[in-house]
Amino acid sequence: MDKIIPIFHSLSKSMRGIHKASCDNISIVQSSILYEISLKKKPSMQTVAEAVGMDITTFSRQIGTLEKKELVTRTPYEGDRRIYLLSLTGKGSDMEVAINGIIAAKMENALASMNDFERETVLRSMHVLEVKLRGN
Amino acid sequence: MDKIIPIFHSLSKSMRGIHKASCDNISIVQSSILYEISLKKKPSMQTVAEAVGMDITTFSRQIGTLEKKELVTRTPYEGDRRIYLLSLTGKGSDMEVAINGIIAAKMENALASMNDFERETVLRSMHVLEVKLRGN
DNA sequence: CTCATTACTTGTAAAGTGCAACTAATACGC
DNA sequence: GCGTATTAGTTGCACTTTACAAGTAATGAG
Repeated sequence: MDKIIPIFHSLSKSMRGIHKASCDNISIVQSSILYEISLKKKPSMQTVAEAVGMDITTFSRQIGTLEKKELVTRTPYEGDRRIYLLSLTGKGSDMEVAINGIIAAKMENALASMNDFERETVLRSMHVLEVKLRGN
Repeated sequence: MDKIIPIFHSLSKSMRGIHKASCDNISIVQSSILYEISLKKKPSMQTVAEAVGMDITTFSRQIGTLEKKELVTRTPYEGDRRIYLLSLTGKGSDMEVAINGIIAAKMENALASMNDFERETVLRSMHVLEVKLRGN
């Protein structure tokens, strides 16, 4: 299939647009950081930096920013004092939930005009693709 | 369906990763600009800036950068001298083709382990979704 | 001809990025 | 243990990216 390139670029752009429009007051990258922290229980800096695919030095500064915004807390890990564990504050968790709610609403809106079968097919296909793409 | 959020974030991240890894020496945004120019015949600055969803002032500077890299040319439009028409240089076109080739290869690699039916289903689903999402 | 509008550029300031070099804590070899 | 290597994270720096505000130049409207 040779139409994969236009589909790739267009889908990429739409998804980025949805994500950006769903974030109020924070950047897409910062939203991704909140999301990755929410997925794990008290992850370390390294863990999350790797998960969002960014340099640890840039990440360190982003965490500083998110801490100033009172969305994230950094707590020293008692078992190894080089390590800081990250968690969302109540405010951070609320924001994370709100962003995902807006994203979900936008996606569901796009799926709304499909019949049940098509909607299920599209969702399952996205899932299949996502699994295949995970890990490049 | 409540699994839409993990799928959204993971797919988004994978596609961004693929795009980034396919770009050598230019940023994802710059690659998107090259791609949008390649889609149209001699588009104006405004047209492309809108297509990639970026501020015209930022766009103007990015075009300056791409011109310095000899990937894009800006030619005055004779019918209206406020307007500049954009086109890819040979080098720019080559790079655009190369990036899309790498993206296509990575996507096809992910699709390779599916049977024909599943592959077609996934591709058609991406297309359907892309059409529904276009225009947010 | 004058004034509003349009297409694009430039000033400036802030945010984002990553390499190199740093500090501090832990692990390893002996 | 003790000294060295490694690991987690931070900071200095330089460069890129971004967008608002203000500017220039060309076109359109009355």
